[in-house]
Amino acid sequence: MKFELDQAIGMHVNRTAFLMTEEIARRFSGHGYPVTAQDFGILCHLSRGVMTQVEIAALMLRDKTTITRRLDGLVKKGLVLRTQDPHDRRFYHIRLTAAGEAALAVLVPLVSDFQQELLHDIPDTDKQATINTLKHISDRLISYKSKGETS
Amino acid sequence: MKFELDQAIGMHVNRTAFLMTEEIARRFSGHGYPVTAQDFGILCHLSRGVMTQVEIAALMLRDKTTITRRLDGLVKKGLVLRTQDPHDRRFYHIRLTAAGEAALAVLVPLVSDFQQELLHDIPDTDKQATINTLKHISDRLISYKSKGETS
DNA sequence: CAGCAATAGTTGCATTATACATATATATGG
DNA sequence: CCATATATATGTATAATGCAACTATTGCTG
Repeated sequence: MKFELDQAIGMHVNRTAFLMTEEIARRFSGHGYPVTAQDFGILCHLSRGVMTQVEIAALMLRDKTTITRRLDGLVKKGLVLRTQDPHDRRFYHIRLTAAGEAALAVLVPLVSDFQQELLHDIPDTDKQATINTLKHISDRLISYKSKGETS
Repeated sequence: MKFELDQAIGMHVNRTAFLMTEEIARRFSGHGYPVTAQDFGILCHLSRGVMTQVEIAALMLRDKTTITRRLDGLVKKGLVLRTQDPHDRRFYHIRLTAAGEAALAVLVPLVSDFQQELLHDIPDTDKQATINTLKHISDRLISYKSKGETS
């Protein structure tokens, strides 16, 4: 049973994810911010406003316990602040600290440049087709999950 | 510092990789083959012929020690065979067993169907643009690595 | 030919990411 | 007031990974 691996989109997606994740983490570290791509994702979401941990977990497609521990790390690094909701003390408000904002001011351009560097010689239509296709795939897979949750 | 996460290709690549990897492993398991997407990649490479572990490691972009251990698992599952090269006893010839071939005969259609299912409503041009873009990115990142190796 | 460098593979160890089960604290609705 | 739901944390286990160090083997070179 042979298989045209070179036309397998899954293989390319995986490989690219691995390489990009690795390289961007290296660049972040090189600029004094030892955070992972996942951490960057969390910081980006937080840049849009205060959130709870469960909300972050949903956006990141990770278990809430995983988010607890990732946030532990970001808090320890001083990038993120947990404050208790005064009206409902089950919640934490998770927000960026000033240092977290400052970090994003460095990291976001790194990511933009990285993307530009990787894609500058790709036509815009192809870039957009790529994003649309990936989004299509992940939306579909996420919809499988919610259907699976028919507890 | 805000950031249009929705246009960040890295985020979509990562998310899609995560979801596809997870779902395909679930399907493999559901059909009696508890192998990961990475294992499937190894099996596919082996379907093209006998290889050494170092060759596999290079194709998979993983350390050779990681491949040693993954192959340990595949050997234990009976899908892969290690035989020593009689002419150079440092090498192993890694090949599929009959069971490994049989496994691929099941897994390859699963992957094809999965891909079809995810992409049937995407125009071929977009699919191809996506593959080309991803390949472009990963090729570029791999070229960084080889340059970095200027020891 | 002796010995050193290179190569294939393994093993010990540490790290990282992750999730599930469970526990705690809090809130809400009957 | 109690049962249930929700937010978060913790204990624990697992998996993937790589680096450093090791063995075995080969090939090259003086």
